[in-house]
Amino acid sequence: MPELPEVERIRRTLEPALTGARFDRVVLNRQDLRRPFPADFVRRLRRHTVRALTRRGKYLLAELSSGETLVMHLGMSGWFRVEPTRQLRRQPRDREADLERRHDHVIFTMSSGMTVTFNDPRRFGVMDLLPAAGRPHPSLARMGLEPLSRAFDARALASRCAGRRIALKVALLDQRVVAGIGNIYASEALHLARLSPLRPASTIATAAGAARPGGQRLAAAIKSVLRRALTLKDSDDYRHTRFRVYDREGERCVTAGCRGVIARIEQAGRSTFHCPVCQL
DNA sequence: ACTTTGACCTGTGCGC
DNA sequence: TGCGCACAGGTCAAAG
Repeated sequence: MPELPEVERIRRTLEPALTGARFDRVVLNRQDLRRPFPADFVRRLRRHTVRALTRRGKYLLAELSSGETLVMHLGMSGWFRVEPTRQLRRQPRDREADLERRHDHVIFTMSSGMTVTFNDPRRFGVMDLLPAAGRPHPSLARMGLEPLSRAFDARALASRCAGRRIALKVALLDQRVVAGIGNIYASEALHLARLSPLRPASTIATAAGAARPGGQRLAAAIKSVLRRALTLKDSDDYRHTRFRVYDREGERCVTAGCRGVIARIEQAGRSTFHCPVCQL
């Protein structure tokens, strides 16, 4: 699920269960995800309280009463189940539920009465604990601006793209350029901005690092597609109302007056969807 | 320093 | 129905 809008929605779902609540019980069903869990993971969480649950890019950050920060990343397939602890105990389990629970890797039983379970079939997720006084998490420290913040604008985007020869789409996937964009919203934003995913990233900036017109459109498009994804309801048809180009190979381009057909290409080993006619 | 490639995992859907 | 393959919303290390 997880690009910025999805992670933010998950944060909002978890907030009532976690914020202000204490970890009564922490269960690890394995020793690692993409990386090993940090030393003494269970002991460093148990009996501590979540002061706040925030998000940075695609990372969820739980600030603890101990001063440490629980860092969580969902990878490709990670998600959280939130359910009342009581119901959980007497729930009958069918075969399908058992299959799903095979990938329950971390179980937080909270004093809020809710149990929060991290499930991740592919195990590309990460959980880490940052000591109170330690260095910030390396990938967090180098991360670009939050795209929905005031600080993120055409100028900021252009300066991070200036001089870079990589394709613009590939630049958008680089979390140091801008935080939280993934494969879907990279394609979506480029289409809305009518910019080719193939053009060098440097072409949205002047030599001095200022934004050219394409850079202006792209910064606005990034905000627009992310904000829109964030405000959609769960009940809204995912693909239909949500995507302009993603997973729409062979379909007609939705740009007004454009007769193009959406194409799928591969960049950096990942699919890119774009309209070869109106995205220049 | 930059850029590219492949590795890390399991599940699903498709064509034969 | 089963099998093999391509593909999946993300990083990260290693090599050029």
